[in-house]
Amino acid sequence: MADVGAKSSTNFIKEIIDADLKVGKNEGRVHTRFPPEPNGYLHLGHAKSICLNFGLAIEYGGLCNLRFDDTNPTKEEPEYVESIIGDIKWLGFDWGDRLFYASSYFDQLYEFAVKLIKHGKAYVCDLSAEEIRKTRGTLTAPGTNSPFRDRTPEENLDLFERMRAGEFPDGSRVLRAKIDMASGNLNMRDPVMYRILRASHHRTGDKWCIYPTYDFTHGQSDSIEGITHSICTLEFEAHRPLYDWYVEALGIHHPQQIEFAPLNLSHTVLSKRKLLRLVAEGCVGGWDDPRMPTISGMRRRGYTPEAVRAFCERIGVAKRESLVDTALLEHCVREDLNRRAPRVMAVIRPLRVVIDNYPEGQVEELEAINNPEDPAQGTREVPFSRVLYVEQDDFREDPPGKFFRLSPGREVRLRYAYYITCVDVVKDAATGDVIELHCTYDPETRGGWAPDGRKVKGTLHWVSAEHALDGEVRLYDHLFTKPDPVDVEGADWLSNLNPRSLEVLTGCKFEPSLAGAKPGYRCQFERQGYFCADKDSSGKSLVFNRTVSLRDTWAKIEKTQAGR
RNA sequence: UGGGGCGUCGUCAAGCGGUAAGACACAGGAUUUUGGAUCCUGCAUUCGGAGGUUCGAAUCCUCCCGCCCCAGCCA
Repeated sequence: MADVGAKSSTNFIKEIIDADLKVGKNEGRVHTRFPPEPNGYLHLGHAKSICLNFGLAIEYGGLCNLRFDDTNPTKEEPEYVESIIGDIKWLGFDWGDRLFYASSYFDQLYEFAVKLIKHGKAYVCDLSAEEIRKTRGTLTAPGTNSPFRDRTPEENLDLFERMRAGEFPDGSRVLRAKIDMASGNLNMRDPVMYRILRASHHRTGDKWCIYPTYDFTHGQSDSIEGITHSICTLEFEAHRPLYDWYVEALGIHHPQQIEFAPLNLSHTVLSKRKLLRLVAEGCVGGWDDPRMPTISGMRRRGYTPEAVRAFCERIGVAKRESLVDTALLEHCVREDLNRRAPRVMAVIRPLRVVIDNYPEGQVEELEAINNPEDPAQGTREVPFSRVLYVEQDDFREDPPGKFFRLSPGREVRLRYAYYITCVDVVKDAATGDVIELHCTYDPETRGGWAPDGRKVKGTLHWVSAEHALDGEVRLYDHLFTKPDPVDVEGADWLSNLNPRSLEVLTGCKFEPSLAGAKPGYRCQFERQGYFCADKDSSGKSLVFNRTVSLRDTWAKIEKTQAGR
């Protein structure tokens, strides 16, 4: 966590803040906020915004609030606020005692509306939603004024109070800002400020039957909190003139809104709506499915907050829309886990190996290094015996060129153990599949070194059969086959779902030191990747999620060989 | 066709009139009891295009082209 708030590279937002500070704007304060709507789980795109907002506050010695923009009771739930709070904490950020809700400002927002009505800047409109849409005009044609646009402030005040009192049915009237129906910016064509909605709110219950729209709430909420820099994504750029109009008309503190490009990640989707659809339609196991780019999904998969933060730092902040390669995220995870995760041996696709000349019943405890990147993590003992398991991929009856692993007659090293030579191959009579190997070991090579100095090209991981722990391993691949899943003509983006995004392996064999691994425990399965114990683990059977594979040079070689 | 943005290496991204940072990816090589890690090396004579200003432009001006967002009583 030492790198939280570490000095980061520059970006256009910092330049704006630096310029503001230089001229003494906002009394030298820097106060940001992260304003999620509690209607879904946070994802990596939010992480980018969180790192930006909280990071800026830390870097400039300012503050960052957490505020829930809960203005639509029909879509918001306490479950979501809980998950959001947990996710931000997990990422490593702290908002002190500044946890706010836009709904706490409902009374004040109401007074703001009254003030605009009194100033003749807002009016109650009886048009239906459909009629409002029709009179809004189009992108190229101006809209037409509502027939209710010129009601007197007195009449508007009366109507608005009665709206609040519940005298009118849902959707029958709205309060609108009186701006300009001919504006080139559609957001300025008398936008709706309040709607009648009889829905119970997760915070205010049934106190209100009218709710302010996001557009009438967001800017003023920032203003109320004294936010100096309101950082948001590009799609709100066209709303900025409206937010400016409201705070100017109200004569209240004017935060400066700055927009940046939202994150897009290859082979996945980053939009609450799309993620919700994946969950709702059962494409994944839930919001925290390890394939999901949600914070909870990444956490379950084994990503570290440090890696996520490093990623957010490296992608930078700009206004240009982009599609970041998932490979960068994976690199950040490997980089972090490489120096922290303890190594362990696990065979995920077991092939039985009998060491013919090893004494029956004999067991040796061999010393293994926990993390070559960090000597402080020490060593452990791993049991070795006559019957072992090695990876099926580590044996080829007919080895291709550059294949350094086991094959008939070839000698390889078993990590931390002995050199072994394959002397026989047992096959299933019916299928022809290799089901067992017979090898001999060289007693002189204990620990993995040959006294005569002879070298072997390959080193294999292994697990002693009688000591092995059983369990399941879940391998994950991209959720979508295309880098940009939404890039579909006519088709549904779900058609780009990767049918092989999840591969479940059972009958996996783990070294005994993994006994009792708690959910969330992260380690490296040597030569394979980083894994994280899943919450589905039980004392009887372990379940590991593959966070990310190790870089696999052999796979690349094999691929280019196949390509020839 | 209205308004608002954006266009620099395969992907992100610095650059702010003085002659194209860095990262990921990729390709070589060294090293290695993880074909991991680490370490070297290479990788935009060019900045969407065309003109112009200037001794000098990715940076300034003009025009053009392309992409994105906005017509929820969603956020």
